Amino acid sequence: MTNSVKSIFSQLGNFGQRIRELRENKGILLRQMAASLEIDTALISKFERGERKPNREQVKRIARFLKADKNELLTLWLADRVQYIISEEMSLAEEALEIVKRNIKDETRTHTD
Amino acid sequence: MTNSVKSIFSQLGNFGQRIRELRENKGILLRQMAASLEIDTALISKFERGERKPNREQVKRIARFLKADKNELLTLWLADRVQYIISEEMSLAEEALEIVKRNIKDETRTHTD
DNA sequence: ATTATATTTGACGAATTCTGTCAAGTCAAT
DNA sequence: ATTGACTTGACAGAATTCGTCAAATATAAT
Repeated sequence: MTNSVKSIFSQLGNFGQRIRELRENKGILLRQMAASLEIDTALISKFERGERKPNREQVKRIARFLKADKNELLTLWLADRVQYIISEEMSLAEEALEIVKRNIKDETRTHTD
Repeated sequence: MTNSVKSIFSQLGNFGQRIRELRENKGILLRQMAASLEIDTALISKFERGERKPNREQVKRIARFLKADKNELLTLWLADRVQYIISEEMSLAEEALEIVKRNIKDETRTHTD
């Protein structure tokens, strides 16, 4: 996903938001979860912030570890994937923002500080 | 796409089905369309049968060539992509769509146009 | 049936995207 | 300024997608 599209949508996906919530409510550290699941800490961090999407197996393992409803998490995860595809099509908005960004940059460069 | 998933869904996607219809109604051959669009005949054949998914630009070019409604084709194409993802998780699909729908509603309510 | 034409299929290397990992980074609290 | 929790960016390897080609199949006409 391009950065500009990322910024249009909320950073946290449905799935990531939920597992972070579950983890924090249990007072578990990323590093502990990572160790138990044998997944790199950085990767779980990215899952929670929606920067990366886990695969089906990882979702299931995460659900088991958090003692969470597997179907709930799989559903949120699926919703994220659909939402991602749809958001890719907002490329017109993206282009528009790029143009504005370029123009702002030019402005500030011209009126030197 | 895995074979098992392929067999769950009809071979022809929404998009492919429609452009084949449009092309045949105009009496245009694959090879002619291919030549005009500078896309390999085999590839367009695959598009029509839903074996491959075109990218956004190809959809637009195809629409222009067929003098078809660009938005209609883009929508069908997008629907195919969503349908593909969901086909892997049939049982959860409905719930996921509800979530996405809710979020879209929220989005449009927040970022007033 | 033979030929000609249209479409489909499978396989391939190239290009692109995705994945997990690492090291370095920020940030807050002590 | 040290520690602890998390984040970030970059990387190489894996996996997937891409367009192309040649061969196979289907369709039509003679």
